[in-house]
Amino acid sequence: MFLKQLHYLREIERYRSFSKAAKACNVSQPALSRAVRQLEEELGVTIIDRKKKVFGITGDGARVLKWAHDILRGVTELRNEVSVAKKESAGIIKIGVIPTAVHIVPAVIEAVEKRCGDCGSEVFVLPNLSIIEKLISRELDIGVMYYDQCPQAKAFEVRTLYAEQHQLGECREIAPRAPV
Amino acid sequence: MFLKQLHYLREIERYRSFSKAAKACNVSQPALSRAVRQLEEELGVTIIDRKKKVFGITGDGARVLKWAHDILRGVTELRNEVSVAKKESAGIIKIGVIPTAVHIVPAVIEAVEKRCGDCGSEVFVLPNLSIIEKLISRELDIGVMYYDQCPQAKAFEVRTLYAEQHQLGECREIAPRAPV
DNA sequence: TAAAAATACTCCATAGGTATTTTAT
DNA sequence: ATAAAATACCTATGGAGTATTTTTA
Repeated sequence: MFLKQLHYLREIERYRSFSKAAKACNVSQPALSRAVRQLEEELGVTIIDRKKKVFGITGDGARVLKWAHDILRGVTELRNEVSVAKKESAGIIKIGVIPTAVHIVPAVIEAVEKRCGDCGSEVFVLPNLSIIEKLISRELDIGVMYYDQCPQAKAFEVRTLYAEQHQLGECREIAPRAPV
Repeated sequence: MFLKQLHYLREIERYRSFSKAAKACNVSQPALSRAVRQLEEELGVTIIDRKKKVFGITGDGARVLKWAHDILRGVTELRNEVSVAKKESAGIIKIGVIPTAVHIVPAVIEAVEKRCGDCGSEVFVLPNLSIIEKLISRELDIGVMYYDQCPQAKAFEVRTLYAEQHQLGECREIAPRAPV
């Protein structure tokens, strides 16, 4: 059993049509048809009565649909909850920067906002080692420093700025928390 | 997101180990490792803290697990409910037979039991048309009649018995309800 | 006859396995 | 040093698409 199959079923129930549901799911009609058939075979029951004049859902189908809604609601809740929790910690982007590079912070923030949309930011002026430490411990999301002074930052995404003068070290483990 | 991933996660939580969970799921350890990683990437959160000395589930992980249990319980309930419903209607095989063919009923029952295992049976002696009607309306699972008298039974599996004397018409839509 | 669903086929993405490396205790 | 997880690589299954046929309204 696949979540996809339950999702397809739900759309079929909504639209009372395979082709309409297929469009709604952004898949081809045969793909949807097969998915339903596979679920029917796995469960050993007929879910949709294809013979009837009026598009019909069998008794077994109704049972399946009832739980499909419950399961899919759970999936949505899971996604929502995780998403909300993410935003809490990603809502404010924390940037650590060495004293000599403070002038590029606005450019960094602009770049972040282009990728992640609007979000608050906090800037900390710190020495290299502190920045690296705090990147690792996740107290910082982004660090700006000299390239040769961040050797142990293999886990981070490193971008070269301004003809090798400065480095943007963006923690890969944090960045995905606020995607696009 | 796949149900498989949630299932794997649940086993990982139970065994506090990727390898143990992999055995429990009958898959290789790398397969399990990748499945978890994919879910983490899709949700954009870390579910399992692999760095810690003690095997750890992150805060995000706990949220995911909470819903995973809920969702998987739903899947189990769906399966159970459908399974129970199947047995109710398939537990007793209903056979309709014309008066002149009652003598072959034991052979039919034997054949059914060979395919479906032990199950009760009810036999109804009826005229041809009634048998066909009741096969279509699912009041009967199997009908025995003369071949030339069941022309409209295209939806059924038809088997010739005893040198064309009688016909076993087994409804295809019903038979799968009691597989093997 | 026109629509909607089923079937046939082809292709490719990816899940899974084995072998190996890396990490952590 | 050892056990556990991650990584690399390969293969094969099956999921999805297009084209076509079949069905029913």
